[in-house]
Amino acid sequence: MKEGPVISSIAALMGDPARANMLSALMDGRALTVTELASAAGVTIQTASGHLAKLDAAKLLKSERQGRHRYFRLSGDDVGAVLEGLMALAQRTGAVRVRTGPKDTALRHARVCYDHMAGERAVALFGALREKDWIEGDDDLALTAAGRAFFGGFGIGVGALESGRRPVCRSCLDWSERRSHLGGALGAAILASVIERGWARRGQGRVLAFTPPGARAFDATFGL
Amino acid sequence: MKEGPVISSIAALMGDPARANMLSALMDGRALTVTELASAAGVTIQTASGHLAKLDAAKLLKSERQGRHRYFRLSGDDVGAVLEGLMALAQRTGAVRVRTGPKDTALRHARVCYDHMAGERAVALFGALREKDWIEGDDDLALTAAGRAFFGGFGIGVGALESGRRPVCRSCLDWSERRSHLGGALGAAILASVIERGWARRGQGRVLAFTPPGARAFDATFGL
DNA sequence: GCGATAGTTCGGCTACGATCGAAGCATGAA
DNA sequence: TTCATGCTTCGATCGTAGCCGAACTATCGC
Repeated sequence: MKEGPVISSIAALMGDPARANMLSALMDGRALTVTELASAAGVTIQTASGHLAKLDAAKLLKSERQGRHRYFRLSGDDVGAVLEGLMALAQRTGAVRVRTGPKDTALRHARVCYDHMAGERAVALFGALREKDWIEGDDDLALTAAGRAFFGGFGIGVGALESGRRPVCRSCLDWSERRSHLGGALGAAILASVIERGWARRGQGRVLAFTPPGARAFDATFGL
Repeated sequence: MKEGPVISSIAALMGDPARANMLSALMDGRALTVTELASAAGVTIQTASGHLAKLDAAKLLKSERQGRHRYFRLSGDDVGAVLEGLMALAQRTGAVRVRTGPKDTALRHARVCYDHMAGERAVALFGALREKDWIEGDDDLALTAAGRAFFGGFGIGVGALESGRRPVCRSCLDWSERRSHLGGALGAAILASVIERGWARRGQGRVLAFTPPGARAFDATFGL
């Protein structure tokens, strides 16, 4: 077998506290600058620059320059998925202190996972979409004709999503709920729409804060 | 956020080549001794013993003594899931050499994932079980009445499985197929039955070698 | 041109951890 | 008991990798 070195090189990159902090700071899907990531990791900018160069070389991150800034983001949702898996492991093995503060409650209720919704509300949404037969399939999910029509009425053009290379529907394991929620291009479009409509706004970190009327509108729209 | 240290401590454990080799050697679900794991990792026994003590303390492994042997196995399928996720990442980022030898083909066709089946055949089985409405649900899978009857006739008592603490059905992402297959207590029972009936036997490493009549019987039984 | 800000590269320090030899404990066999 | 096997602990060595200060490059605004 000896496939150890292959996975260890990647695990080792995640195994440094500074890099792990950077990666989890990027888990909300936003792109951050070197300076911001250095602050998140608690190291100087030079150190952060070195770490980021390694993560970039290993293709765990992708970067783009804008003027004198350089923005980093996760290279894909599979990176986020592994990070969530590690968090789940940390929870089960008791390596994590269960701080159940108000921020934690907010996080469990609704948060951003890479570029789509996660948490109780996202899991409920996923269940409702299946319930109404708007999506189908076990693992490679697909929109039904009814679902296509519904999202068209909601203002999301499915055709445009399908022209991209990214899968439209993708199930993503939810760290806190231990059930799936919707990722993929459609998941991203839903989150974008929710924010654009003012139903929710991004709070600190990964928290997604729904307004009371926004929450009602969300539930009514998707029949929760 | 600063949840970095939590995940980094676990990732760091997987980030050492020797430990990663041991973990991937354990991915077939078998329990191995210190000596066997030392040989798999290519280190001396003392070194291996130290590594195993760490993995055990972090609850990634569990151990049991039998006479003067000490057997280690993965502490749960969630550990295997993270390892599979890392392999998938390694594949996408190109950190892995794609050796497509005969052994690799066999591995893709059918292999053991912790204690249940994986590979093409397992993914096909999972699809068939859904197709026939023997299992249902999106993420927290459940057996239907028909499925319960079928497995009873097959010789697997579902009632006994349900009395355990382990979930009966659990979907597990397949590393090579990028789709789900069936894990959980039922998945384990199916693999055990397949081996007991002589339909397949465990080859080198994780390979699961079906005999020609065994493959036909398997397909006929599950309607593939 | 100048200064200011953002990021990279270099060099040296430091510390942690992987490794193995050797000795120490258990368990099982004779 | 005595010996052999399987594993653990101790101690010392050695590399590697993280870290920061300092110098360097690039972009922006003036």
